[in-house]
Amino acid sequence: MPELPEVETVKRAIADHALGGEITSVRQSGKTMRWPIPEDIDAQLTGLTIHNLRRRGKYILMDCGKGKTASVTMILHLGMSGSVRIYPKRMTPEAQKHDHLILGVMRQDQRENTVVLNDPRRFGGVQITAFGADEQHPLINKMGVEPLGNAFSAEYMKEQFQGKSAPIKSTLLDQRIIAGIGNIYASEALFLAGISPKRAARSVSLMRLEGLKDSIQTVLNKAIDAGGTSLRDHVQPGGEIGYFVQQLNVYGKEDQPCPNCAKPIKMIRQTGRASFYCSDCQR
DNA sequence: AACAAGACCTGCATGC
DNA sequence: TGCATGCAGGTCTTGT
Repeated sequence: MPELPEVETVKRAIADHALGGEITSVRQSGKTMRWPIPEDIDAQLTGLTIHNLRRRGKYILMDCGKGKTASVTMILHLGMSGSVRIYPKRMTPEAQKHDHLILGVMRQDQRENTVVLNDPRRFGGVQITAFGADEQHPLINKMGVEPLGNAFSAEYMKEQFQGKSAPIKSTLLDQRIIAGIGNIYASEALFLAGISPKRAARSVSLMRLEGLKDSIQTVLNKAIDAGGTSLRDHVQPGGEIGYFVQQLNVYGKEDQPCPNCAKPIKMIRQTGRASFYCSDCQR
């Protein structure tokens, strides 16, 4: 599921229900995710206050510490199939299959919540690093710019795409260049920008990159808004965080009519991933 | 160096 | 119904 907008939505939901609270319990499944969850994560987090929730690319960063000083940052990635559920403690059901991390949090208003990370495929993972050291962390230190941040521009893309013969679709998925775009929003952004996913990254003009920059930001912001909208209803009855009622133009719509020209949407495979596009509207 | 392919996992839809 | 196949929103490692 999770690309940047979904990760942002999950981050906000955790913030809404746990920010400022104290971690009273930590349980883990004992199963290895992308890496083992730190064996002593219980000892590392129990008793700490959750000071801040941040996002870097597709990673959620949770700053925690004793009292008012943050000391550690929990780094969380949802992989392909990761999700988070949040319950009031007294309504928390039995742990479900593939629940890998379960945090009990006592908030300042004395309500107690349970935050559950579930990930069937276990491509996600959890790590802990010293507070302030996250930008140097090996998972994060090679990541490119935030597509919704100030450093992201057409000029930046032009420079980064220099000499890249790989298709632009694959290049948009390279987290070392832009952090947070995944398979769905890459196709969607290219559709909005009218750029063929097959085009070599280096061959896209600065002018068209201006359009692509806008398209990327539009698509991501809309998806975040959609997640945010459902977030306002707080947590769903099942504990699930209500992300996205997303309106997609091309992703998953092979053979369906293009919203612009009504010609059938095509599906191709690029570096092992499905890409969807309109061969008339995208050049 | 840059790129593609393979590997890691489980669950679900499809077709026989 | 059972079984095999292929596919899934990510990223790391290996091979060309």
